Amino acid sequence: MPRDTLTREQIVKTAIDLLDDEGLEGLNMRALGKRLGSAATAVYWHVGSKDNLITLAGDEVWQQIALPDLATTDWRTAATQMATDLHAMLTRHSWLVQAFGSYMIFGPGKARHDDHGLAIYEAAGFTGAQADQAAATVFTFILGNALVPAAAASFTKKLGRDGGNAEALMHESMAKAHEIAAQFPRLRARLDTAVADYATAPDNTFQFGLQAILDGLEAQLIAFGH
Amino acid sequence: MPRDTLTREQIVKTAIDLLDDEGLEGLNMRALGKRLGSAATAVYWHVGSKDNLITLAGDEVWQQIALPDLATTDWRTAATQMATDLHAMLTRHSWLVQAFGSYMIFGPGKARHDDHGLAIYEAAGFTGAQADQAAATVFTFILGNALVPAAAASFTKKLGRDGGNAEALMHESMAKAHEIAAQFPRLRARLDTAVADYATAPDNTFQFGLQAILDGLEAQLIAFGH
DNA sequence: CGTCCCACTTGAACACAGTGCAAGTCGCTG
DNA sequence: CAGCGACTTGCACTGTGTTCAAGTGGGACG
Repeated sequence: MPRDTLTREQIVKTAIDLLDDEGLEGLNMRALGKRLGSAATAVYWHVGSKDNLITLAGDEVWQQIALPDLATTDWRTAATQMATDLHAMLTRHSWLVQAFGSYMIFGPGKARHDDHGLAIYEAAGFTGAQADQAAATVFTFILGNALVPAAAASFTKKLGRDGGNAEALMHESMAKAHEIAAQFPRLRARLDTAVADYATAPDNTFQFGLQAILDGLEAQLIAFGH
Repeated sequence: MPRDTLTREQIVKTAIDLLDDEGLEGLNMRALGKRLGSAATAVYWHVGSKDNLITLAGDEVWQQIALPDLATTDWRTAATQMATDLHAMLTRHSWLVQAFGSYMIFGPGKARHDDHGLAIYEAAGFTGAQADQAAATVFTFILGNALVPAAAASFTKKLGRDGGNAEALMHESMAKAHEIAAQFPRLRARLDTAVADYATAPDNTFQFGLQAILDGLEAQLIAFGH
């Protein structure tokens, strides 16, 4: 058999593609092996375990995020830009949000990102623990915001894998949720408009929340005398 | 064999106990069967599938959250109280945050909670889509905030299940993270204090973020003329 | 009081996933 | 050219979700 047909980078890259296509539950070593054109078990020599592979893939995509230049950008613009980039990345790789709940994903890529995030809030005027907290607030908001779409994507893919008519099952599931929501006055009142709003501009809620949070952080800065 | 030994409520309750003890990956049908004192497959008759069981368990714990009386509480106090309750619940049942990424968890329990959340922000003065967005901002922040501790808990339990010395593996993992962080100036500067801060008051970051967000929402209210 | 029905339980069995292992198979080095 | 060792492979084991055919016993009905 040919030698040196696999490299760790190639495996991680292919795993990311597979994860993007099939979701976190769709990644298994045999499918990955098939995509790589090699035996499933060959992967183990390069990455050790599936857990480790996911950790590597998770950290890799963090490198895709651009870091704004703080010398030429005011902190709020930089914060918005970095947050929006992260949001886009998590939307592109929705499996990462799920993986975040089950694996400890921390490597050079995320460290680089975290460090720059901290720099932004230090530039804004936060010091010590407060800079941490400000950065964590924005970060966790983005993470949580990405979780619900990630679940939806995962659910859709699962229906697709189970064969059969995913269409009908999805419709049934939506109908059930609709029925439950209809029993609560405020949810019922917003049911149709909420779906329509989300369909036309899914990122509205994200931008609304992000700007509210940044407003709040600015208020904290002023309160602490800046 | 005795009849009527199992009920759906009992199964869901036991599943929640098991999930609390062992985490999401620790829940499997045979272990659940053992805890129930019955065959693993008997559960299927009552709940249909593992996915459905998790959906049921996930919705059940939502009922635990108290809903503040909006007639006697101003909106900001109510919002803080409900957010803190939710945060505590997600900390108690950290598997729920993980499950949120892989299953569509929406039932009467969550609907009840969402409806009351919406009521708070309508009471504050938000209308229509803005009330949705305000509620979603707070909710997703809490969710994201719970995700990292959930991952840590899951990781610890996984090490425990893999037998051997979880202690040593955990230590090694922390050391590696420490080493990576040390290569970035701002992370390095905050490494020790961050760990210490978290150890003494893990909820500080949560409360800081929550109040910042509520500040931001208040600012939005004023900006839109209230 | 007997008997039949069916709600409920059970154990065996299947499919598939992660992974350890022993046996290769080449390319490079001496 | 011989052998070492970096890589690859197929087999097989374990654990997990789930299906299914075969019970089993409590209550309803005659």
